[in-house]
Amino acid sequence: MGIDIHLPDKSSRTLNEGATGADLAADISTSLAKKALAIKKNGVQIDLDVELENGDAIEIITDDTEEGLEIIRHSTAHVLAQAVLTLYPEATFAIGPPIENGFYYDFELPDGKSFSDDDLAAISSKMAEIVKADQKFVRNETDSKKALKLFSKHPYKCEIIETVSNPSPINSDGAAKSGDLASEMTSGDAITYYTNGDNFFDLCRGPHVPSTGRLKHFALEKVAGAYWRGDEKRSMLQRIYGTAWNSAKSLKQYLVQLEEAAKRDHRKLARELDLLSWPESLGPGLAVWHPKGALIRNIIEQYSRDRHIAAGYDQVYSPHIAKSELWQTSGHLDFYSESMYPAMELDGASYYPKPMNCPFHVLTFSSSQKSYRQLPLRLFELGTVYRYELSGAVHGLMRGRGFTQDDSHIFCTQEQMGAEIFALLDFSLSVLRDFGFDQFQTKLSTRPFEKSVGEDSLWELATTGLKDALEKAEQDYTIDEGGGAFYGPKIDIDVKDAIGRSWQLSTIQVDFNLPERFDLTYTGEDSQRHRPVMIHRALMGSIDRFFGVLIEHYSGAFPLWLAPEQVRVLPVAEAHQDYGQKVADEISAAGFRVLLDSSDQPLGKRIRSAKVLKLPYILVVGNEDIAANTVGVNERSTENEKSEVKRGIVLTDFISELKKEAKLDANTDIDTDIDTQKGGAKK
RNA sequence: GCCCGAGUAGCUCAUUUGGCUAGAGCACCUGUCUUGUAAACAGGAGGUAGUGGGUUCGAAUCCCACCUCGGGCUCCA
Repeated sequence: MGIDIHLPDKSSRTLNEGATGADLAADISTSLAKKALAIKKNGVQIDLDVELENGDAIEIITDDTEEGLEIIRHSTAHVLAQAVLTLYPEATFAIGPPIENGFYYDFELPDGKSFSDDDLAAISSKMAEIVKADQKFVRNETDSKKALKLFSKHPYKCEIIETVSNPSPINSDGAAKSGDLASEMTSGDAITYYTNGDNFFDLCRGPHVPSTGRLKHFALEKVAGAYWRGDEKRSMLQRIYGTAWNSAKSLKQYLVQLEEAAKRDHRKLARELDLLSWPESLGPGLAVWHPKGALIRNIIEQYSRDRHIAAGYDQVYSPHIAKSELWQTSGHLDFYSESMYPAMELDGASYYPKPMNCPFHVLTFSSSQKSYRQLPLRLFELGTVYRYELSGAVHGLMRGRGFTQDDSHIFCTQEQMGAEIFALLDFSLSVLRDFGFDQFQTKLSTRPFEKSVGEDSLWELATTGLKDALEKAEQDYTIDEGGGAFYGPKIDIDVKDAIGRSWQLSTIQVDFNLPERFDLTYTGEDSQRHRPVMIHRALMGSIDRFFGVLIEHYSGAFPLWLAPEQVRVLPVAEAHQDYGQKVADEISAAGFRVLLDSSDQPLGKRIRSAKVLKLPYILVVGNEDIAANTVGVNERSTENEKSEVKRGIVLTDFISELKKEAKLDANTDIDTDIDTQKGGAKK
């Protein structure tokens, strides 16, 4: 008697009774048996050694799939815990899930001790021993009572068991935080745990790789503090991060990739390219923009203004501080004060630096009675805001305490809301595409569980509006429950950069609350007063962060239209200076940012100096060029291909090519030339 | 804010367990050289070793506090 097993390719196979997933893999092919880590039995992940039943639909999970890597990482986390508990018998352990590219495990050492780098090395060798011993992972099931006894020495495990066996009604907090506990939970009523080696056992849903011998390619990365269950009111645990892969090659590749990412670090490039700096005397999260950084920023901002005006926005300005009265009405003092700088007491009033621009735009709206004919009213401002970020959170341009938003508030009728949001999505993606981004991920964030204002019905209405727009725009989106702003739900757009990292840039937020709080009205067709809807939105988000992302995306090699210095002219010798100046003048007259390097350094040296600045074009001019009115063009090479030097290019031809390229880059007809900045070619 | 780590010249880094006047390369300044596609040569200037305290005959080095930065947690544009 055999059993019939159905495979994903619709075929089926007959196996002997009692056959396991491993038997099935071996029956199909030896190479599959080698790569198999676990199976999906009727859609549920389970260990390879589980017995199959007649009629099961089985999918074999191999080590070269995302699911397989996740299993490897989860199992490696267990080995990490095993190593730590062996080396530190007094330690206790909490959770250890797989994450992108790796895993972590949280521990607590007695007396608040922490791990050092030396400890990591020791732990790593202990893990290698465990891997070498090729211990089998064995699945066990028990009930919560026995489990509590088994894990009696480990309070965090007991807490997990209790959470699992007495699930509290889904309340706000639990729902948001339970995700990271999922891997520890059980797959039903029973509590499952795994044992391997002589005396290691850990709570786990599984599945695991068959044995520790499958976990050869890992590396421990760093130690960090992490709050138990991500709650800052609870204990700070010691988290060890690691990475794990299916082959030595993948591991190596990943480590190299990390180095590549470090080379793009905008803080490093900002210094090397003289774009901006963060002087200590300013305080954390505050930067000064040097001329070259400011030049690029100006191009970005001018581009933004032009696009907004073309899209029917009106530009406005507002002050950087306002009295407490305004922030009281807006709700910021009640719901956002933690992130606000403290007040300045002046003339008997309290003035707060603005953390957002919205209240000012609200006042602009309410300065006169509005008619429905004026809606949608789209107010746009490059508004600089100040937010008191936790000192441990600031990070270069990506997270500062003062930054400028390309902020806008759209006032419209409820009927107009859907079309506006839809148009906004489109506008946002179009702007981001012009800066060289082409992969996006959208996210819908709903009402925060704790701090928020407004009626449920209004939140409901706003959330539905956003959802409808996303669906109409056929955007795939994820939902972040409780991730909204205090005044309304939002859509966030993440972009992927050149090396695949995601950055959150755009945000579109619907708000029924501020119009309510400020009692905004417009006169409708029926000559009655109605409440407008307000849409908050920033496309690049923070110009500062956007610039940081651009630096990393382009690795400092900005496309022509953004490059602060587009062309540098190098005369071969002193005798060629005049011609070099003439070349530079002509390029400048054509509207490009050009510089003549007439220093007395050797040519090779001057080329190198220009190359390290990642300039798009270096022109070398000498005797032959003077005779023929030509230039030698040394184009910036890309990461993948080295460019060749082209001698004898006619100057006018070079300039027309430049013009074409600048237009192509910006992908728009908007004139981004702002060479008034530098007043042409410079000696 | 919390946990861990780090802070030596503008930048990258030396200064072995505490011990001579804290060194080097690049960058900068001066001079020589006048150059055809990624680093000419010589000289000079530049540091209260993050700041403050302590231990010691003696501190960049050991201890404490604070500041800043990095990696995380939390939070977020």
